[in-house]
Amino acid sequence: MKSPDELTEAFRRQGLKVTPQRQCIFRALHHNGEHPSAESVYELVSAEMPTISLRTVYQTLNDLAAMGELRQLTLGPGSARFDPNLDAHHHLVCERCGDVVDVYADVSDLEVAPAQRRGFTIRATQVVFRGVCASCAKLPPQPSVAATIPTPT
Amino acid sequence: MKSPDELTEAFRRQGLKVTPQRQCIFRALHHNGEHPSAESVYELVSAEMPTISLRTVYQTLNDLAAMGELRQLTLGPGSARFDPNLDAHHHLVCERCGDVVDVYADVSDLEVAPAQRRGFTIRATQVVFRGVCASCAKLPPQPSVAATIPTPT
DNA sequence: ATGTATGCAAAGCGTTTGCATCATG
DNA sequence: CATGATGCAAACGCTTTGCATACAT
Repeated sequence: MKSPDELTEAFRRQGLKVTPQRQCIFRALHHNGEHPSAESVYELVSAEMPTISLRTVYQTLNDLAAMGELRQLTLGPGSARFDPNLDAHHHLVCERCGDVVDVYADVSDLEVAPAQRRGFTIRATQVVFRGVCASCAKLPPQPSVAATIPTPT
Repeated sequence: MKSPDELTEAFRRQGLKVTPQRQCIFRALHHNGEHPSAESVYELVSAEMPTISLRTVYQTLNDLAAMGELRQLTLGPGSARFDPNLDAHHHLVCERCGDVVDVYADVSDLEVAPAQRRGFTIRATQVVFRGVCASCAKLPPQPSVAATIPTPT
């Protein structure tokens, strides 16, 4: 995603105002590879600005997403995750702890046969690899975050 | 998914009881290609059993999902969708109306390079094709169901 | 008969919104 | 100084849960 300064510019260009709260959120997202939820972003910025409200976080995240400067991911039940990485990429999700990491896989030859297309115009192909991360694999068998999702593919 | 009769068997085997409500839900799901939400299932069975409660629907859907007889899909914000189709397949989702159709695409050569795997053990690969369905394409430009999701891939 | 399922209502989680005040452009 | 942002709290949509009763086994 763009740098905090570039985002400041972009917000002003859209007629949006730039407040210390928003700049703090910009900074929290910049180079953040954690795929944070709104709540996580709230916690991050709360450290610096204890009076900030969750409303401000949601509003700013939604503004960024609407401007295409941030992606909103819905990788399963629970809270949405936000991804500042705008490169074409996919995700690897741990079914136990919910951890998400970026993955660059070549998807160019994933095509839907016209006969199956049912008249759809395909705009994007999203791939989610689901599995168990290294740390969770070391632990004894535990209930999964997604226990209700039996065999995704 | 299994037939209503087979599901009845399976439920009894698990020590679960089989009520008229549950059988009605089994029937509503059998050969249902609509990827219904819990609410849709509720409406379907309400036609036949007007006193059924949403609680019963959720409970039965969750039981089925836990038994692996039904898949729960989280394809975006909003309510979860349930899919009785247990074959290996993927989904094509309309970004305007939320319509979901099954797609059989070969995903066998979608691999994550070991260097990118970060120690994950990959269990499943899920592909979501996003686009616009034929009916929505005919309509004039309209706000999308997923307006906040700029460019998924 | 025993124990699970049901229906109702209330609580829960994540997200959005109304409103009065505050601060940016 | 006008418009949009903030913080608070209440409302919202979807899902889960506590409880007393009813029913399947």
